[in-house]
Amino acid sequence: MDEKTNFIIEIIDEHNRSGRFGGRVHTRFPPEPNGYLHIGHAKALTIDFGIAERYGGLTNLRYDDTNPVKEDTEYVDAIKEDIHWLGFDWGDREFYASDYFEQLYEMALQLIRQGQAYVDDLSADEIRAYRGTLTEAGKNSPWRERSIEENLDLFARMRAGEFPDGSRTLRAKIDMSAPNMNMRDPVMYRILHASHHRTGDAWCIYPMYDFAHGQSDSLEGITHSMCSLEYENHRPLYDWFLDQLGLFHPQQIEFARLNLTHTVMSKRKLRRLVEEKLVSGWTDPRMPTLAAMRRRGYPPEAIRSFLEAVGVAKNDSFVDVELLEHFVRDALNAQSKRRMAVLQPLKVILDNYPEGKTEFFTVSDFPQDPECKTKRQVPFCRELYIERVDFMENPVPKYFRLAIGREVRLMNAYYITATSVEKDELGKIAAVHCTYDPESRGGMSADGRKVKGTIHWVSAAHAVDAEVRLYEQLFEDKFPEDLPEGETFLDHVNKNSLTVCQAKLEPDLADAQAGESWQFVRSGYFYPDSEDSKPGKLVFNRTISLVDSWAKMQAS
RNA sequence: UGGGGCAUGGUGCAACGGCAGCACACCGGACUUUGAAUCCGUGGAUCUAGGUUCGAAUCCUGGUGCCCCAGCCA
Repeated sequence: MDEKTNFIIEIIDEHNRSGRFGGRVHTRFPPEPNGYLHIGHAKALTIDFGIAERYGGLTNLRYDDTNPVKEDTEYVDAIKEDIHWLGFDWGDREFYASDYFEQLYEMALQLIRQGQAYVDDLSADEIRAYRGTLTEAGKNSPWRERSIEENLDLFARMRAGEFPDGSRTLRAKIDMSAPNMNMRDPVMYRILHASHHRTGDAWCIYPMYDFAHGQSDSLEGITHSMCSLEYENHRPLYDWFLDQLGLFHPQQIEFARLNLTHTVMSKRKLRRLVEEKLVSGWTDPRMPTLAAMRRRGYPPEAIRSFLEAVGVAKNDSFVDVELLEHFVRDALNAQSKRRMAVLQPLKVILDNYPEGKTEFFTVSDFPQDPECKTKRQVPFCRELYIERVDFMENPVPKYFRLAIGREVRLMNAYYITATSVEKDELGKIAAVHCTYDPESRGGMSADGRKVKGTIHWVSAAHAVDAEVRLYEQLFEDKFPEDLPEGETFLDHVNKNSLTVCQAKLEPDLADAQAGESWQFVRSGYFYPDSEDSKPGKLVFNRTISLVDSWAKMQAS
């Protein structure tokens, strides 16, 4: 069994010792279908499914769909895809809070009959005013002492659609002076003449989350109900409902939700980004949604390793996005075949190489692995492309790439020495003339002379064109939700978070498709865009760059 | 000035009365046909003040700081 532990595991171990749930562990993942899942949900879901797996238990998928005006089937399907992508499965246990609407209604009736719930005619504003404040007790609604018969009648008529939205609610009769605001006669049902994504127009009253969640867990026989810290204050209410109703008590356990630097992580804010068109949609590869990460090329196992490293606790914290990136690189490094691709092409002409000649180099998919058997042929000829940053007219100290009079190795090919540059009318370098050493075929010279720099290249005659999208953090601010007064995260979206370039790829990449990641050597990991890339019109997303200690040196 | 929670290197998480450890980041070095990866190495933390104890990150008390709660959202 895993030796890595956390406070949730300790609690469950204790339950198992005491026999509280008879050794049973049954969890649930309860998303609301009102948006796409993000990496924060991945943490929750990994805990829900991971804990059950650890104890040989089960996990239900249950949509908390108690608010028809916000929810949609589009999200239901997207959520399932994301969970499966991460490698979890709920079997046939796909449930909806809306499956329980009839039972919840019966429970409400029971509470009314027990004198513990009442129909309130107060408006939303009045309810707020009556609720009191954090430091002052609230006061009872004038409708609080209605007879059971009247409450039964009114609640039935609420269901029957006799009253307009907002005109009445059903409230629990608890304690308007409770220090826990959630216990001040919370609303159980509201009138909402809205179509529900599953129940259609069958209902015009809908239970509040607080009246649905605990009982849904109970009905499903959930033993351990994990959720985020903000629900800690609600636990006494769930327990109250369960007690009054005489139902089975799951144990709710609260943990700190995941926060990541350089991004925002609430569905509300992510939706704003989408609506304001600051990103192309929920799956824009800069988004922290799982769908976006998948599109960008993050391997699911990287996300799982990341979450395992982050751990689980009750401490509110911010995880550096660099930790996530570390696990993405780690996973990709192991699985991505190496290819040469030039993102910012600069033409190189080998003046002493025969015109019209093409030769091929056999190159391993994983050159660092001598065991690697898979290879491909890479064409080479007189005109090539190299990266603009791999040539410097006036090289700075410690620069050991190409410069006039300098010899470097073209990876897997030949040593070349730059002799002169051609410039266009604007003074921009248009091409670099070089000579190559025919004796260095394969990138090695018999005389054993050392060449400091090795750069990648693509044959100009054989290159395949592709659009390559480079991504930076969506926000340069480390904490984009924590801004000075009057500024909004929307104004802080990083203008350089997307750079598009026209790249030259080695021809082997011509039929790359989403599903396989590639390392473009000395550059990063790239993944064909699942929405826009087609044969003949390739589009690659840069999943993540390689660690670039040269750039780091330059910056410091 | 109500209630609920949380404080351990830069970040995240461990240590459950007995030598404060792990990962990432940072900084050195080795290696290198990827300035990547890999390998080796250095430094750096228990919010605070008391108390209990042979011994406290851990238990007790008082401070301090941060988070959550006043939706007919979840």
